[in-house]
Amino acid sequence: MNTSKAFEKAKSCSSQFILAINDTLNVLIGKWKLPIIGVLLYGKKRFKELERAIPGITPRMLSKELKELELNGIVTRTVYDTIPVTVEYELSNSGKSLREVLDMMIQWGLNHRKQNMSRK
Amino acid sequence: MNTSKAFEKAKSCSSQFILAINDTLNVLIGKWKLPIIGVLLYGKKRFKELERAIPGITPRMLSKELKELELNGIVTRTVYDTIPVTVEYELSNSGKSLREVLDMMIQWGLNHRKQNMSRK
DNA sequence: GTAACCACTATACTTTTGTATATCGATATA
DNA sequence: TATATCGATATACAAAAGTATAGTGGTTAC
Repeated sequence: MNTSKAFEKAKSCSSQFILAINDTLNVLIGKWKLPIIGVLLYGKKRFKELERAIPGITPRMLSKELKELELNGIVTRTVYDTIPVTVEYELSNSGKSLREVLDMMIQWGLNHRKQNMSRK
Repeated sequence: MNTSKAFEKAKSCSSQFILAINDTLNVLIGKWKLPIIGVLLYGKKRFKELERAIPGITPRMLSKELKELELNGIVTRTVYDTIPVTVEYELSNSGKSLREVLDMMIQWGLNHRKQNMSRK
């Protein structure tokens, strides 16, 4: 690849592609997003179920992160008109498709560990 | 999948897999790691070249992030005995292989945007 | 009537992350 | 002699992220 081609690619990269990467990172970053998504990958859950499933999380953080995930279209929130109310959180299609990204990250992570071992 | 099978999978997941994902996230997280890796994907660079290529970064942050990336085996640092010294930063094999992860993230990010558009 | 459960919210605080600005020692250039 | 370059480091500060602890309003069980 010559310099101007590389430059063009770098330019096209920096606009949509970097944005796309940041979108992806933003739904995974933070201490609690991954644990929440991890639990929801096994099916929909209620607030207290999530709280119990994720050791150490406070209701404040759970509430905050769920709101963000909902805003970003990763999680859907459904309120059932029972007494008392039942609220269920579930992964959207986008949310479910994160599994592929996570699988890729697992692959890279395991491979990286192996390479770092042999480096020493 | 029955409950005990799901539980076993969740358990096996929570140990190595979650660690692997976190390893991957840790090399990407932070305001400046992605820009640095992005530039280095086009070839090795010197300290000042990186500083110039990444608008807004301070030498403090560049130095700090490069140290972390080196410690994590993503970047190699080579000092040449010239006058004045030349220092070159280059992606390791692990670092280069991040491209696959980033490509996956680009795919997910673009797809997610499309789905969110149609959601409205 | 009091204790517990659900789905949260409020307030105050600590820790982590990032910024701003100046400086270092060695060397080269005008 | 003054100024600039390289590859950083030092100090102080601001902003963001996360924690601790308590409380809300409604409902059910004992």
